[in-house]
Amino acid sequence: MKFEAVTIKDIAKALGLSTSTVSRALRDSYEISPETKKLVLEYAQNINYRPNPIALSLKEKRSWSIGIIVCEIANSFFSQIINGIESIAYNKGYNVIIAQSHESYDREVINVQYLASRSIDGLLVSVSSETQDLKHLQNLHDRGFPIVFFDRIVDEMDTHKVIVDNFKGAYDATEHLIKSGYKHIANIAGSEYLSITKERINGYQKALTDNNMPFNQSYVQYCLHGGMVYEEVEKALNQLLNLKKRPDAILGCADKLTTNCLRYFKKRKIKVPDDIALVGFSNLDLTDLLSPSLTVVRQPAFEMGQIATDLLIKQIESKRPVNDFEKKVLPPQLFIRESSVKSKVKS
Amino acid sequence: MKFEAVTIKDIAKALGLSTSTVSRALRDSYEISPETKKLVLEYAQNINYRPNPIALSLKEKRSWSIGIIVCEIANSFFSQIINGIESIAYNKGYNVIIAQSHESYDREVINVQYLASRSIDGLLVSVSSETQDLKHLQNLHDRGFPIVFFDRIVDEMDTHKVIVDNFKGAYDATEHLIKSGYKHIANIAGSEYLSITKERINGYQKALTDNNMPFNQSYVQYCLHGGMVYEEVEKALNQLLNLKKRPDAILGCADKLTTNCLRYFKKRKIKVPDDIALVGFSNLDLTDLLSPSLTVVRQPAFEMGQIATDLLIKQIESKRPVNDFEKKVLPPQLFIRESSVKSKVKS
DNA sequence: TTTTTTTACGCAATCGTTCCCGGCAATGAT
DNA sequence: ATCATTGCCGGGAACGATTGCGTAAAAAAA
Repeated sequence: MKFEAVTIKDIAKALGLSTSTVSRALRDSYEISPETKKLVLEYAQNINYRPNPIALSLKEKRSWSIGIIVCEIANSFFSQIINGIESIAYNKGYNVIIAQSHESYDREVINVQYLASRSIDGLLVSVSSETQDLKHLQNLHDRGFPIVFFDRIVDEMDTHKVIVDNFKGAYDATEHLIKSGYKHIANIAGSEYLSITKERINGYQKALTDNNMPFNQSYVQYCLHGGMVYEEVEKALNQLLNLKKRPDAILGCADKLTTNCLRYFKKRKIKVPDDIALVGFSNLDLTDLLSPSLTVVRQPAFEMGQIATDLLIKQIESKRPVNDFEKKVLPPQLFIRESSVKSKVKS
Repeated sequence: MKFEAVTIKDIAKALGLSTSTVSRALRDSYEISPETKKLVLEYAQNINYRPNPIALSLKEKRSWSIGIIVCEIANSFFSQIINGIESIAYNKGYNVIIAQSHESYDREVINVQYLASRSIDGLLVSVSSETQDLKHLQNLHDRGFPIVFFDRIVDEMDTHKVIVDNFKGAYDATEHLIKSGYKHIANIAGSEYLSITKERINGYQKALTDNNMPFNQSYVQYCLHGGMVYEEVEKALNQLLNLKKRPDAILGCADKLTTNCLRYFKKRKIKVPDDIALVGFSNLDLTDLLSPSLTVVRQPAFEMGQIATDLLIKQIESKRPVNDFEKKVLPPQLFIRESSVKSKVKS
């Protein structure tokens, strides 16, 4: 069942004009007389003519659409980012095509190739937690294809990048725990391949050493899928809680890691923060409504999306190849709530 | 900065063949000799040739992409639906283009027209809470353009539709409240223009009358933006709590309505369920972690997305115009948790 | 050897739009 | 009256790929 749209040719035929004249009339060219313009414009209006963007794309060699690759859109952080992306893109006349990697390297590669072949004008990427090999992106980038990384960036490629200060986020959160009197702070981290994981662990470590506390490698547990599967968080927490010196606080380094920690504690009736404190990175809108309300490091996701899109579109529309790339670092924000504050009864 | 891709013409020139021969060789036509095929295929592989889908779309008059219109992707229900949509679409070789109405009728119209002009092959729509006039969709539908509605459907148009049994969802939730001993059950509903709102109110009302309880119109408060703005929920709850006979239970008829109720109660230190019970429609993954854990009606969002996409693609790929349309109704599920169960201490 | 068939490829139209050229008619300048 | 200018419009190529048709050469049949 095909859907036939009105073309410029239909207008030309109906009005006894040539397609060139109609085209020019529609684009308000000075070469067309006011009467003809009026005629064409009114007729086009009547039959609800819309230029065919596919034909335009073919001619202009650009599709006015940009691709987004994220691990999962059903994740507040990423859906907020996409909101930010969309807000800029639509204003500048671009539409967005979203693809999900579901944290799988293979799906990421397929999506990149698919989007690239779809003649998108640029790509916004946050790599999957499995991604190590960057050939699929490097290849495009080498050929001058505009790519901007956000959140999960890669050092090996020279492109625009937008991130939050993950070091500071983790540092502040850890320091807050220390100041609140916690002595044994463990870290549930995401995939060790990811830039954000490394940065957050570094911030965590620095906060410890700055406060004369030991950094213990066994206090750091990695979750390859960033908490997407509950079981990996469960396993990590089991490990931590079975240590000889059981931690009294946990720093969750990603949205799902944090909430799954809470789920674990709830399941096992471990009281937060009395038995163990919990602080985590999260962009959920209702961490304040959780039980207990969560102390979180929140990232300016919407702004990240906006800035990344701005950079991308600037590169797409640049006349000359872009060679000096920017790395924008946004500040995270720490919201202190119940999950990290010792109740007065105890202590 | 344009990105020049390899074309069939480049291959033809390099190999001293015609474009037709190259095209046929790539499509493995019987008209091409094995040697030529091998030559072309290997060369194409080498220079990483990818057919230009834009050119194909122009010729085939289809883009292998489908449009999605939802109010907001940063909403678990809709992002789960989109996941379902994507899972089917990608398997069948379609990609999806997502547009958000942000509950605005004007943006919905713009998005529909934009997507339609982008030569998408079909449209999956959940209308905005403001939408009453359907010209923008009716127009497309009349011209044979495939449209499938999900969740927020419209009765006026004869198309495929996928919904959950909203009546049952509301009925079950209300009945559960009644069985739990609540006597004055109020309803925080979404926009009164929406099909789901009417169905849910009907379910709520039926459960009341079936149990010999009065239905009181002043116990129903509508929120035009479906709880997207906290203030409208605040206003609605203020109204309800100031009634002479203050309700002892609330049924929230949408995700954000429900969570914003909880936020309101928390702000005002109103205890749930002791002061007032709360049950709501929600697809959040962590309603079990809220304080108190929420009794919710959960919808099979992922499946809805899958079914809607199946129907749409079937219609797109149908040779003849489709005239008998299906309406699939999926069962909701009630999860009973703390927010609707009277604590034993009281009562 | 001649005729027919088969093999293997090229030409050109097509999709919808833009834009470079070329040209006709009316106007103005000489 | 003649020439240059301007206004207004049409023809046709181009974007990348597919495909019906035509055809030269090779192979097979006569």
